[in-house]
Amino acid sequence: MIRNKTTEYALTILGFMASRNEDMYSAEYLHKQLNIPRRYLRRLLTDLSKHGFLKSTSGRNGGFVFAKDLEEINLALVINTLEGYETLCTCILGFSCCIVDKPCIMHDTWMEARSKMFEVLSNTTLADLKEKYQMDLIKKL
Amino acid sequence: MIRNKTTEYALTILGFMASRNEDMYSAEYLHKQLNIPRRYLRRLLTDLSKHGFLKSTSGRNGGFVFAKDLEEINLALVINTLEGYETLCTCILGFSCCIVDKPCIMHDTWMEARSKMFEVLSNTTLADLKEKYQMDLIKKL
DNA sequence: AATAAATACTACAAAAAGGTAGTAATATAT
DNA sequence: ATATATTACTACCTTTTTGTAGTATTTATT
Ligand code: FES
Ligand code: FES
Repeated sequence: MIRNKTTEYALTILGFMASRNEDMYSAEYLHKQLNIPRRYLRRLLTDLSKHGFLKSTSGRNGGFVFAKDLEEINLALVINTLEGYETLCTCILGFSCCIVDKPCIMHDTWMEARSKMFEVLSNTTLADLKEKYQMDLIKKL
Repeated sequence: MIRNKTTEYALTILGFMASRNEDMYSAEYLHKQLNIPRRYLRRLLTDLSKHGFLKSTSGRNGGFVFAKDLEEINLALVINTLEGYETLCTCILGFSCCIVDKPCIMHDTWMEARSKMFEVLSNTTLADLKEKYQMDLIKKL
């Protein structure tokens, strides 16, 4: 579940973009807002484009926008796309056979906890984040 | 939550040891049973000893035994010891301020899911694993 | 047409994680 | 005493992840 920094960055970026209303986000702008290393961020952004989350336009005034509706992007999807499906379903005791073969001693307990986690992740779309952010703003008034 | 292989290995080892009744486990034996790379396993075992989970005796017929009661070792403790407390409580959106500073949009939702996870991990001790394993055996008869 | 502000591509560098090798130390068995 | 089976220590190698650099390409502005 979020095994590396890259995935974390991706969620940071997408979450941030979702909760704002700019119509275009340049790498430079995101870098300044989010403090993710410039060059790494750029690469990640084109990666996210290749994976179909974002759409890029190059040239002056270019940048990134979402390629899909915010409702269509949930957090589990992002994680899975970036680090592979397995990370969300590996055996807690480190055996390779989770699900497929004989389940380990912890399997049932672990599966239950994990699927709650997964539920949260897959039920939270970027649209939800935007909504929550809006509510946050209202509360702060 | 289990960010690296080493932690996974540790859980594999401790879980395995807990569910058996040998009075001593040599690195070589564990290697053969669990297929964890020999040398790496050795190092991890002495690490686990240094962290107070195991007790080692060297020399012929030496090996590793638990240094504490099985009831005293829960899975969250193992994870925390090996990869630091933070991994169980970092911000889902990748902001550094989880808990301490201003919580992010996802904070409440995420905290809830995560604490369920944590509950499972910290409520499962090695003694429980042993018990479950025993039950497994009975069921299989 | 020239400039400037952006992304895209490719290759490399640095750091962290995972894994290996050699040798020393320890203790039991013979 | 010696041989054997074990852990301990230290240094190194490999792979993966993270981060950087250089150059090319695209496009709006002037
Ligand atoms: S087999 Fe271990 S958690 Fe599924
Ligand atoms: S601040 Fe983001 S989950 Fe706590």
